Amino acid sequence: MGYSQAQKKSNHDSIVAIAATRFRELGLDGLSVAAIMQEAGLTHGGFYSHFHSRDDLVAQALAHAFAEDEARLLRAMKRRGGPSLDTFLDVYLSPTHRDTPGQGCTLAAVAGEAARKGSVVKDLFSARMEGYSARLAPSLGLSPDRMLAVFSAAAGALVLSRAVGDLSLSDRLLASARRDLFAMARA
Amino acid sequence: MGYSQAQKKSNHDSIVAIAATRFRELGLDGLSVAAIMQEAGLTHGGFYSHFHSRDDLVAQALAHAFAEDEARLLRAMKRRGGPSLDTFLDVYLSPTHRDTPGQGCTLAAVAGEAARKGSVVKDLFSARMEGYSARLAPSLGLSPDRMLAVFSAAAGALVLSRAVGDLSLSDRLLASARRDLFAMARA
DNA sequence: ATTTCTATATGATAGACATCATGTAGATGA
DNA sequence: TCATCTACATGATGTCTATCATATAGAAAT
Repeated sequence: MGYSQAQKKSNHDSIVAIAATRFRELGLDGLSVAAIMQEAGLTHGGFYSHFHSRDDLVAQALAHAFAEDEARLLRAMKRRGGPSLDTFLDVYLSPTHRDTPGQGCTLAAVAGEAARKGSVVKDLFSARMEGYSARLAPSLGLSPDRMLAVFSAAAGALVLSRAVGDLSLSDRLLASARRDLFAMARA
Repeated sequence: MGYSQAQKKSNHDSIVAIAATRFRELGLDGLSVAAIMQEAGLTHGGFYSHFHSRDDLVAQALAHAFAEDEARLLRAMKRRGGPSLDTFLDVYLSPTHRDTPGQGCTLAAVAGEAARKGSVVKDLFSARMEGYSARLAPSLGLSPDRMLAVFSAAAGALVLSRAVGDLSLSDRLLASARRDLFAMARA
């Protein structure tokens, strides 16, 4: 086939991984098929032997990104002494997280656009939120519903901290969320 | 001039008002210059006698939308008995707000995209957040920093409630934020 | 009334985009 | 070894986009 099956899988995975990062940085509509393929070292024409359409890539990249997020979050919390409300908030509301969206939470990065996408994307979002609520809540010592409240609050602070131009205001947004969400979850 | 100055101003205002609504619904990149002008009953060519560029319209429409938001929020709280933390959360985290983004909070609607825009947009966001923190906090009985935390938390819950496909999960997101944010702000 | 001026309409223009058609190298299976 | 098959490259295609050029109706100024 001119290219081995192993090569094909490797190219496919590379395209999905690149898309996952770039979609978080630039949004789901933020870069073209040609740009993604170029970054993978390929040309645009071959795209459709991997994906039925651009939307198909969006779905696969989101699924990949969500899995990556969960693994990264667990690793980061482990590095700081294990999963807890404290380490979660430290990691999630850090300036580093704000400043590196490509390696950060996909929910926060693309939620605004997802609201305007079709059911495939929105169902992935549902599953992701349910997953947080079910799998993360116990290790943070929270009820599922409180987990939802804490997570959405943290995501809101992160999104707004990225949207404001004033750096000190951005820092204040993260810091006040850090403080008040901890108090909230303890109440 | 073929069109009176009053007509020009009216057209200009109409374009900005339409853009403010549609940008909230469809995102800042969600509709074309031609589509906006058509909705205003005009053709695309005349656009540039009102705006230097599309970005110029984005800035004007955001400023308009922010002012509109504040007025609408105050009116809605007044209708429910006056501004307070209770009425704020009731209005902001209502299913109605979730389901009518065109009439809702601009910060929540476009924050994700704003993070990737230039300083003009991001400075408008800063000013808007500072405004909430300064003007809204006192009438809700909150400190400026706690206002930031409450607002960003509410915005996060709203954004995620719009992004998930599962309606009952969406409702849970709003309800748990409603409950826990009230407790947080009282702590 | 006459002249000037400009907010629009009409209609380019050039670039970006997703998608598809075709050709080919070379892997795969016999 | 030979035939087949396909992942990819190259290069359309048609659509959409922001922006600009030109013409004109008719308001504004005198």
